[in-house]
Amino acid sequence: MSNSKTGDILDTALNLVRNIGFESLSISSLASEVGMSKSGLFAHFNSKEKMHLMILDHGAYKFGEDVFRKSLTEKRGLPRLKKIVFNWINWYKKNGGGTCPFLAAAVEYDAKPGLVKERIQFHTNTLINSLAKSISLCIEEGHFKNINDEQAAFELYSLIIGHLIYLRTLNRDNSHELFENAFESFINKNMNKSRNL
Amino acid sequence: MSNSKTGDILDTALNLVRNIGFESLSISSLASEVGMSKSGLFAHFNSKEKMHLMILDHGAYKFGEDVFRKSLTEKRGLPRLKKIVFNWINWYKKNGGGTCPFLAAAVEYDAKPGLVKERIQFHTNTLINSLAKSISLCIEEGHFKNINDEQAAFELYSLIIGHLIYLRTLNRDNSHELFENAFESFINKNMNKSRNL
DNA sequence: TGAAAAAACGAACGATCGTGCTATTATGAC
DNA sequence: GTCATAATAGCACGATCGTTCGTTTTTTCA
Repeated sequence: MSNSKTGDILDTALNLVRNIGFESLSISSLASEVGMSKSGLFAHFNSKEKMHLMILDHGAYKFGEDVFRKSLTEKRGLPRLKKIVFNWINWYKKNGGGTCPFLAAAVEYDAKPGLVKERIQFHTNTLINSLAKSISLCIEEGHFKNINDEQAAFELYSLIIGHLIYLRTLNRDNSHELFENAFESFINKNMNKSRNL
Repeated sequence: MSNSKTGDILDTALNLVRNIGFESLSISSLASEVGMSKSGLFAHFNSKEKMHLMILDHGAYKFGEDVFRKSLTEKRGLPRLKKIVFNWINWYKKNGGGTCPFLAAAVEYDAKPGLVKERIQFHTNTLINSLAKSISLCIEEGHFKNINDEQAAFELYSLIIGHLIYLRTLNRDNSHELFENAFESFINKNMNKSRNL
């Protein structure tokens, strides 16, 4: 899904976003990071907006691969959902563990309408819908009660973002524990108890 | 708590942050917004870093006033907690309802160590600790079970941030409903049921 | 009212930004 | 090996950034 060279550049870009933010990533800084001239790298994108869009698409692809596709080995329902959440949380630790590129992009473009914000919305919506789908599979498999999957996805997504802020912004050392407890409580709340009778 | 003129500037700055982000707020843009020359406004801060710090302090003060202090009219415990959450959610709608300045600052400075990030950490921690304190009052008053207030504060804070992202970034029209349901569920989960017997 | 102090201004600086343009180099088909 | 094509580099542009400095305006108050 990437003609190697541009793919390498986008990998580097994604890591740079993790470490300096989305808007802060200038064409100059990315160029020097990949060891190219500014104009040479510019030719890959033809505009900063297009660069931003391609970084987002690349990131979404990688996230889908690393978090969702790698969870398909687990059984449908709760085991797979647990794997997804595990992969998600750990996605931030890979590559030096900076900020979440999508959260950075989302917040920085919150008040800036345009193509970039629309793309962020699209990928974040896709991501949340995938999460809701995974939850609906938990219901289908009888692991969860017949809950509203969109509601549950909102609550789980919130916990993941909250965890991220506790971890990255606040550097609280119990952030992982807090999230684990909350996730366990989330599962317990939605668990299909009648199955155990 | 502010020698009017600088206070007015900081008010304008805060609103500008809501609409264009934290780092995007340049001294030039703020100057033209308040109708001053760049150098004239610069003299109020003497550095961009100091400007950032003063905006954060000002925002924290206003947030404390509007969200926490204005909830003191409610009875200790659950009524007051509900008022705090209500004020919090509505804080974003005041002044045209842009991004949360603190979330913007937090995410943008996630990977940038220094005085500004430390100040963001301080204010966010203060804010979360106030939330935990309000929750502990719910326990004290017998409204909540004997839960871990820090754990509950994490979960409630996560929901608030999640709501903000759904509302601002994703523009989902059911974001308010999703949050209300989640908050109700949060209360229900922690409610002291033995009191109703 | 008039002098001292504070506030605001205008102009300029070096740096960096995104983006064109032209030249150079590398690649691959014939 | 030649030659078209693509990739990269070099250079310059206008704009904007944070910051400094000297001057002018405004405020303060004895």
